[in-house]
Amino acid sequence: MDTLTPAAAADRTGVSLETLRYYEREGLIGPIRRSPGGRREYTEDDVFWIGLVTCFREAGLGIADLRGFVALLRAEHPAQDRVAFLRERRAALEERVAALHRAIGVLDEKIAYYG
Amino acid sequence: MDTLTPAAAADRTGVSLETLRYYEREGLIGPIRRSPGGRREYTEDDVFWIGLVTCFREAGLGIADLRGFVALLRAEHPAQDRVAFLRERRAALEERVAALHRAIGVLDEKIAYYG
DNA sequence: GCTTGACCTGGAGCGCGCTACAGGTCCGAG
DNA sequence: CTCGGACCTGTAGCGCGCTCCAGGTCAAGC
Repeated sequence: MDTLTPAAAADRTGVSLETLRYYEREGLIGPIRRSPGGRREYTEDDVFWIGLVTCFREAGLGIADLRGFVALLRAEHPAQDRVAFLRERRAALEERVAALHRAIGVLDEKIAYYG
Repeated sequence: MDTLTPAAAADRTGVSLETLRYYEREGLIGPIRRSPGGRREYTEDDVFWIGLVTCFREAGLGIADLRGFVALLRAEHPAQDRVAFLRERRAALEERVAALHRAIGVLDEKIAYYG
């Protein structure tokens, strides 16, 4: 079979078991298919999706934002709504990049001063 | 006098009164000079410094990080230690920028797909 | 002097994003 | 068949960064 046990999925994604369950509970991933005995079986698609979620989490998006993203990709909203939402999110991320560049600028100033 | 009341300082910096007190308590700013009656009097320098703190907070640095930054700028550590610390912080911020760009890339993909 | 409102301190409370734990179930190795 | 470890659910706890509140003090306007 080409599914992964929870431990293997955690290992592959770098996300802890607890957090994987948490994400599933929060609707960010899954629901993950279960074995007859009730154990989770992660597919490669699941792993890929978890990677996306992790990517956005690392970029600083909150759980609620991610939930919105999931809802969007699964929903039956018209394409233009999706694009509007995506552009909005994109702009927010660009603003975060700008904030980081401001902070980096301050650091560079200080480094120049002490260097 | 050219000092600001707490309310004025909050207004100028965009930081709430409570948060200003919190930052002072945590050692991120001040201690702020007091009037005979015990009220805080913010100077322009204080306001400037609060701006720096806000800049770094917006960039995602934590309170502990900021405390380290404050300690550095006030401390008697050798210049090379300061520079090392600053470069380290800078690298961490660059990594955050990279994470943001990865997320933006994903959004762009989706936008292209739906657009 | 009296009122009113901005300010003070100390401490409790909150939302977020996990993280840990208790108590039970499943299942492969021996 | 038994054992042990990975897994299950549900719930409690934690650290962070504020935010709010109680109960009191200071000071400007009437």
